[in-house]
Amino acid sequence: MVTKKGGVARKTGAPAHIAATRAGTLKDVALLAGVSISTVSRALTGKGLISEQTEKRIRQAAEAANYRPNTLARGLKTQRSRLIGLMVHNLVGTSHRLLAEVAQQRLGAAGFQVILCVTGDDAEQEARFLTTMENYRAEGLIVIPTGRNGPQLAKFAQAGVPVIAVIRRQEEQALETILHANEEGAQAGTRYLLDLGHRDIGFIVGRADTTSGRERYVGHVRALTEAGLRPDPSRIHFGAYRPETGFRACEAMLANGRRPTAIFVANHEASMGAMRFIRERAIDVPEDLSLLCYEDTPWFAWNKPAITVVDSGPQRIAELAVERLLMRLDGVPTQLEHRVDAALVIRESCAAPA
Amino acid sequence: MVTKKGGVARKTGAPAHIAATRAGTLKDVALLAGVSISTVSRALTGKGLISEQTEKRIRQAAEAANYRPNTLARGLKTQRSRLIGLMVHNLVGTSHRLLAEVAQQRLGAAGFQVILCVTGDDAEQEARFLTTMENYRAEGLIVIPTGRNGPQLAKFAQAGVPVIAVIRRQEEQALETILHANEEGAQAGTRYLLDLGHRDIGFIVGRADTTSGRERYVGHVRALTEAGLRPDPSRIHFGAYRPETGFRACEAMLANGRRPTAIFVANHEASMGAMRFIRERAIDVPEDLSLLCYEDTPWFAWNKPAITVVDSGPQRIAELAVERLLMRLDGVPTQLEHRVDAALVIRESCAAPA
DNA sequence: CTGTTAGCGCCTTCAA
DNA sequence: TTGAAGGCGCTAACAG
Repeated sequence: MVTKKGGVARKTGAPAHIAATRAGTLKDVALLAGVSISTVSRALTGKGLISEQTEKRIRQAAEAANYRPNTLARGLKTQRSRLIGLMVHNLVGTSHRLLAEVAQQRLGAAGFQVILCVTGDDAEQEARFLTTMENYRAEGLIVIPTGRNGPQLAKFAQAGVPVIAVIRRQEEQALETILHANEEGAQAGTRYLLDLGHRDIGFIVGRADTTSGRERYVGHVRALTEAGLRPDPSRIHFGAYRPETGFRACEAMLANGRRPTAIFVANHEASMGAMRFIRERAIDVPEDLSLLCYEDTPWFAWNKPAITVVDSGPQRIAELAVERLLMRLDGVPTQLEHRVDAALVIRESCAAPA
Repeated sequence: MVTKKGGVARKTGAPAHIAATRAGTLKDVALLAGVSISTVSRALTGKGLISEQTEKRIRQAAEAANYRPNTLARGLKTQRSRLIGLMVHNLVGTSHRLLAEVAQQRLGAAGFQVILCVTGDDAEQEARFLTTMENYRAEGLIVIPTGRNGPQLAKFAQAGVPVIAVIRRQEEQALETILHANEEGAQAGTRYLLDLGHRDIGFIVGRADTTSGRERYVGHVRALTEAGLRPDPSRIHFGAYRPETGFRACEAMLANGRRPTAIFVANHEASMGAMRFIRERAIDVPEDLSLLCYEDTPWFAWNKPAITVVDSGPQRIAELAVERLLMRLDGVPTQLEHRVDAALVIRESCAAPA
């Protein structure tokens, strides 16, 4: 599987005659420039109050000494780590991925560094990471919580460290939270299918112990009820955020017996599994079955047929999360909850039932 | 777009009567336990040499004082930041994404934290981040280089900080590098199309100033030459790693005039643009045109037709990168270059020409 | 087994 | 405008 070029491993430790160029310290620079450490500090941090010539001399000395300000030391002194913890479940989901991209870019531009954690929605990993962030004295946190470490998250807030929860609410804790408009989105999607004439709709949704799972379920049921329909438990499938969930649910609903005329996969990760099943059985979409998904992904538009979706606005979510964190870091007080609207994007995968 | 629940922003700064629970220090614990600071340090870092009772007393005191070891202070003292810089161009590409996921998980388990940077393949952002990593005294680096900051990267190596370059080689610098077997992959892909009977193949590939772009081009040309064909410049399109590249190249080759019977998109990001164009013109794949892509993505398998690809082994690349970094951190000497084999994954998008 | 001492590199009064 | 001094929180000799 893995081959080393030339077949033989070439060892090349740094040649001994090259002095490992250690980064210089203020002290080194001070010695070189013939001034005191504090003068160097002032000159280099641009606090003014320095004569032009000494400043120039110090700059040269800094260059010569290969000076690099030690952020750890500075952080220790100033009690500001300039570190932000970012915790997501994975980097595949568009919301999670965009959150990471946007957060890093924007926070980086604001002078913060992002420490990343990919939890895999695992509570223990989350707990460990949160502890680590306490130890690094992170100045802020953006998290997609697993929901099972509320008290630990609350501790940050109590210590004055802003925490922004995204996509999922952390129950029992008054964290600033940015959420999808899940109820509205699921309701709009369901209503769209109803308006097309569907009366038997399969609904695949996330775990009932998550914010989005619960809320989308509520929205779906509300749309049905409004249309005078009674929700049929055999048509509603809760499940983990994984392709298998979609596959199994489709199997249960489509393999035999009376089939629904439409499937609404409101659990993004499950979409792929649902599509696999549908393809394996060669079910024509939208002729024999309408398919509606939740959360847009670039390839949905290129699929044949292009997938109609409820778009949850992940870019806006990410931007808002960073925006709010930056504001909180600036002393702006907490706002409890934000909702980002969903939008129906009609493409080709839904049609009136046969 | 954004609504606040209840319409009115609720302000909830932490109630003033809750003392901000500051993290305690060794000193606090020492005072509480009635021992010296160093005793506390030893007890809490598990260096042994502590009587059981004092240890227990210290643990209780630590609890009471809400003690959290300050990683910054520890790092300053021990000259070990336990920080690793991770630099990728984006998080969409499977290789980049997996690198980030795998690196965080594995390095996290090994007691390191990952500082993330998404450069967008921009040299200035890369330079800024590298400087930041110097300042944070990062202990290691995993980077997908832009290729335009070689000297700065080399400085780390000189200072004894292991750097693992991934996917792209950093010219002129002897960095440990993990690469796709690009030539072999492109050659195998091209040969596959040739074996199907294609004699006019369009080739879309990455920028010529990148490792993968150049190498895949070489592999493609070699396969053609071996088959006794002469490369036709109008059939070869270099371009940035973006969907537009694929769209434009297809436009140039498929819009009018004599069409190639197959397209090999060896620039992953361009695949989507190519597919869009093909769909817009309603060209049937593989009946009217064979389509071969490079780098697998989950949705390729679910597309209709499922896309045949040259899989570049991104998971293995990521694992190897982390593995090697960890070894280097452990003092194992540099190996210059590693190659991870490519594999042809045959699905439905290629067929013999009409 | 425990305490004392001496910094790691930096910032920040306070004097000069 | 500059320097001296103290300390952020922690670890690691070195004594006792």
